[in-house]
Amino acid sequence: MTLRVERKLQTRHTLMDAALKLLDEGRSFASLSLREVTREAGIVPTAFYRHFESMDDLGLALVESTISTLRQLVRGARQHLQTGNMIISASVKVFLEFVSLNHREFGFAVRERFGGSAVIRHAIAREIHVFSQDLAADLLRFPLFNQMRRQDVDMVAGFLVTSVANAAGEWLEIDPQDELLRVAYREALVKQLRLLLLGAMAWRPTPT
Amino acid sequence: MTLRVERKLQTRHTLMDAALKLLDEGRSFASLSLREVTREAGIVPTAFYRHFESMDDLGLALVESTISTLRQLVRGARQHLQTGNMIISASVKVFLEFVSLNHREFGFAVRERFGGSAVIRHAIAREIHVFSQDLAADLLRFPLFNQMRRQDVDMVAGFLVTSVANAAGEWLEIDPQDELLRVAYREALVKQLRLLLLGAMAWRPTPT
DNA sequence: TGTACATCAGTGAACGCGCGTTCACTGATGTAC
DNA sequence: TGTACATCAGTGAACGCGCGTTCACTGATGTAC
Repeated sequence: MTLRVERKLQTRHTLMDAALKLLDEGRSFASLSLREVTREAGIVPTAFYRHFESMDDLGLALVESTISTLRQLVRGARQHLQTGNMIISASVKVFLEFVSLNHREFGFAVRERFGGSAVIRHAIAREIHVFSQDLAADLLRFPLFNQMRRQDVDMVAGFLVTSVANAAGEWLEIDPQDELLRVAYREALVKQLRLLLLGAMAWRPTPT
Repeated sequence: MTLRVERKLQTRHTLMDAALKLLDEGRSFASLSLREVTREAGIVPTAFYRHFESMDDLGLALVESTISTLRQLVRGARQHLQTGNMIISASVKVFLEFVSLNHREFGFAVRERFGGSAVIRHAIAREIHVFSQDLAADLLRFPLFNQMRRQDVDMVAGFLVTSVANAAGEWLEIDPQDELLRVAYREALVKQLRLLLLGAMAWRPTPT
């Protein structure tokens, strides 16, 4: 890794960071201009093209970076599952704190999930699908899900993932200062997941 | 209603319709320009100000119009509930068809729910909350929910509404031509709601 | 190690374009008598 | 009903501005010998 390559990567990172910072103010990626991003990054507009072909290209890089942040969380959650330590309320607390900590990335993903350009939307949908599949594989280790049809496990996993993605979006809408509202929301989410789990326990292969 | 007032309302509607049409191509409201909308509507840009103060003002009008579309659906659903005819799969079919029929309005609401400007986002959140409250009141008529704590009924209603809102978003991402995928998604949604209902049936006031 | 040349991230001027908004206007519709 | 005036939705020219993209450039870094 030469000095030049190192510095180039650094500038690339600065550009992505500048975009995330602007997005964090609640705007959509589509409303960001190339010049704004370079201004925020402290470089000249034309230098942008040394790093990305277009804004859409930057967007895809942001999706990828967000995904790897998510994988970090999932890796932790998986260990939780394996040690059988799956207390819902503790998991929810960890999850929501992780979302707050990485609010820029999660905010971006949540906002662009339905609102972004087609290419970004599809990239996010693909990653959500991969997550569901991984979660389904993890769930199969539990007796409760092991005796369930594979397609039903997939359904439960998909439901869990979209519910949690949705919760991340709602969580980020809450004023971080409003501790009362935060606690109330956290408890409501715990109840929702508990409801899901109860439903899974009562599930029969071919219900009426 | 004079001729002039009538025509003004008609132009206002044309502007909103033009915006919805442009949004239906998958773009976000923030990326729409005032000139684009007037061009699509077939009027001169300056005439826009005879009807709306700003694009944000137009956005709020679209939220309101979308809401009344939703109320139409809810009114039908409520009658369903009252007659005790709450077969999940039939309701899901009706709902998804309604979403497809009004895809422009639902697409707008889903995309701007997290992705829009603060004022639009809050307007949508408020309406979703009102819907949850109404649904909770309806659920209380059933013995299953009548014996449940009010706050738990609220939780279930909120979960139902956000799950269904989410489903609308995913449904609109599916290629309308892909009948196989549509059927698969519909069945998965039925299962998810069935899971929710099973969870509600197994719910205890203060679970472990 | 020192030199001579190549690479290339970042610069700065320039372009044409669509944007939101202002303004004075036009002419059809509405109102008062 | 007819006339004279008021209203006001829509027009069209004009503005200054930020945009994405092009281009030739500079000078620090890298490479070959």
